[in-house]
Amino acid sequence: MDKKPCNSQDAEVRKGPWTLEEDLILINYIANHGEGVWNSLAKSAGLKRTGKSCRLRWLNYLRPDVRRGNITDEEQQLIMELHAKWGNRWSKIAKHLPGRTDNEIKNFWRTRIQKHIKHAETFTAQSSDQTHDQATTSQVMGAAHVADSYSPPSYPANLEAFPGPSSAESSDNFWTMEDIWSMQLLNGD
DNA sequence: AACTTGCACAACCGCGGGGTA
DNA sequence: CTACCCCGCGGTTGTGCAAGT
Repeated sequence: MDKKPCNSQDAEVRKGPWTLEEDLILINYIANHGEGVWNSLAKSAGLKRTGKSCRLRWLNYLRPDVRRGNITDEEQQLIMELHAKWGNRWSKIAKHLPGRTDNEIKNFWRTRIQKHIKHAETFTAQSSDQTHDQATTSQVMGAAHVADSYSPPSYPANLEAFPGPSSAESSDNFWTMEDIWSMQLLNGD
């Protein structure tokens, strides 16, 4: 396992948010050379990032086929069904949602679905009196790590009504992926 | 108008598995 | 057979933005 970074140039490694320039370098490099060994790719491209970081950036954000924002109702349903089946196997779930990344699905689940499940569970617990004190606790706990302990159709009905992706992806503050790709086309080749 | 709180997303970290020398 | 390296996964944290008070 890679407990020890075999690289002695740790001081050189950049962390934190990616800059437009770094994105362009990575896109450009992959466009010309394709994906390869990430560590050497990072070095060859002249990026002061770990291969790991490059891979993550590429897979979750820069890949041309990645779809961002606006998770549809169908996708929500699918995510819920697959999660019921497999638990937190995000990458496995992501494979069934073309263009979606495991990270995005994971975030979506944590920030929205899980929250609604918890709320629903709490509401149910409250309305059903305190007769099942222990039971309610375990239910909530079950919702927390739904891994393999709950049954598929057990999602609260009011989940359907939850406010979908209301933010119509207004996150393009600076530049969109289209911009980047057109830039790299101008830049590269 | 300023401050506080909550939400959503991007990125990092640690761990485990598989492949190769 | 063992050790090392790289990849991929899942969990967690940090940051920016928006809404509410």
